[in-house]
Amino acid sequence: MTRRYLVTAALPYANNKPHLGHVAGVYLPADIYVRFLRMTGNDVVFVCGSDDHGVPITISAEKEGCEPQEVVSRYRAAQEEGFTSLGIEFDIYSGTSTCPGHGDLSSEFFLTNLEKGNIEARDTMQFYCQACRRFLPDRYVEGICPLCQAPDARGDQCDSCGKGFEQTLLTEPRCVGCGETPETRNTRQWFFLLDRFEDALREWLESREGWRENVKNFALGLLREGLPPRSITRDLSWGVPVPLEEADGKVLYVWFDAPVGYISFTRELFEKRGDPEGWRPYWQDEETSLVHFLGKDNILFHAVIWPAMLLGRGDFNLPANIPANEFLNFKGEKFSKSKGHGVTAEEILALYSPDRVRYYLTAIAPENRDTSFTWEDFIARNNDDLSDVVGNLCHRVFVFTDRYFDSKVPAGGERSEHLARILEVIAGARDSWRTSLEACRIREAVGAVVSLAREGNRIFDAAQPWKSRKEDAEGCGTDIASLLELVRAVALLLTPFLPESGKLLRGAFPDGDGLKSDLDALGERTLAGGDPIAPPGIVFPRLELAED
RNA sequence: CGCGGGGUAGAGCAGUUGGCAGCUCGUCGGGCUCAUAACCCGGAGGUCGGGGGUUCGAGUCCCCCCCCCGCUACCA
Repeated sequence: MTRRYLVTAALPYANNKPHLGHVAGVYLPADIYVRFLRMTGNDVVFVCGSDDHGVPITISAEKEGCEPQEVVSRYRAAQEEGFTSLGIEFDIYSGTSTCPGHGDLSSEFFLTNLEKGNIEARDTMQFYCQACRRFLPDRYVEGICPLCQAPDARGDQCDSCGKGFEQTLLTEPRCVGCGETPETRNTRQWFFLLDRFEDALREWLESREGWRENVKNFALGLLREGLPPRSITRDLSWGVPVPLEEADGKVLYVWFDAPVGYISFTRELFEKRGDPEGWRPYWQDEETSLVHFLGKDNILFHAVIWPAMLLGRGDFNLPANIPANEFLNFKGEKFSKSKGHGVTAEEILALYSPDRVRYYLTAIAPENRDTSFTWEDFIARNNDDLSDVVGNLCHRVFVFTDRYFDSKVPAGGERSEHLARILEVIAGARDSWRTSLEACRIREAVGAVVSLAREGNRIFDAAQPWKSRKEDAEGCGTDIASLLELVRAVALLLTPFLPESGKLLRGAFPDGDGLKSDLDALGERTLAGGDPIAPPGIVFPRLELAED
């Protein structure tokens, strides 16, 4: 059964380049999932782009003496380049500051909710730095914790005692940017009254099935505690202006406009395709599944606030699934740009091919817990799994076919005692591969493919074709023909994870009927005696650890 | 402090509704010769973070504690 899907990957903030942690947790799983959906005949649109607004970008721009738009376009290009180089292919990679209609749609979200009474204005006291001439978001104010006197409290919370407090209670506040003492100013902001959606959100969340525990429990936990009103405007010039006369000089909080980008980018995509109304089914047809990939730090926004915004609108689908991943660390510590700790796509691709990177990041995907990237393990997993198990199986079968069967699928008998077993194993692998991918468990899914290859090696050894070719040439031929089926299955099932290698391996076989029907046919004999086999050579040579 | 996730052989991980603790790597021993120093078979190696409890039976359910990660108004 085929469906329509709208798949998103979290919008990267346009102030940094994605590192492998981002890739492993969000963009690669999303890309693999999309490739899987397409292989199995579904209609998918895959949307991403940069989150361009907010204070950090204005500060970067000031430091560099340029406009925010310049910072954004530079980072966005780097992001897109990084994703593309790893074979992560979005249908559109846009950005919230350049997408036509994004501001209008974000404003509509604001106004609709305002009209419905879901948003109200309140006066607040906030720090304002006269030297920097701007209001200071929490992370740009430091001072002494009013509760435990620790000297490094930030904004409205203290890392030492872990407690939160009213921002204006901070003792001896200073601006992180210039060190001056900020003043407190009264300013009006608009608040999203999330508590009005508590019942609807709870009902929706509880009815979701197949979600990850961390996402569902986290969101339900927040609902149990009650949702406080959330400020959704800021005193800032860089962003989507609040669409009210009395809100001059204020913009929507980035987290209010960013998720709207998922919709506005989809509209932009169809606009470009010359089908301006084509986006609607992807967002408004209830038969469409909306799937958001993101990291665990983002669950609050995607599982609670964004759905509340959508409920407030009432004319868009709610997410069908939110596969949130944990984090990938580098050698046990967080990836950190400022500390120079970690690896970028560019760095690793200078040494190894995209599929090797994709394989390792899939094999250690942080789906259930944080995992760790190390170079030694990168080499080990690639060699142990791809070279020794998958690559060697393919190669030994191809070489045997080439040498003793003239590179043709052996014709003849069906009396191999291994044939039935092989077909059964193939179908089983395909089924668990499908089940895992449907549940967005990519690590388990790729494991099923490697296991299939492992089983292929076992059967090869058990069949001993190097012996049987002398004693029972026909039986030997059937065994090899069956093993070729298995190799072909491995090639197909590997494709969403390793698009290039999958294609290379599939190229050894006569053209199939297309990925979907080829997949459906797995478990039956699909190769005919005499079909030519064109071995691709060694697809996964063993890797060596590059000098650091 | 609160909420969510995690803690299982040397390493990395599985363990569905409670029913003999599994897989991969590493290690030790054996086999094979089609193959990428590969492949296959077997052995050794676990007080399942700690402590209580429920049960005929707990990695699994309940309570308490310890450690790691995230959220708590701008890092996936």
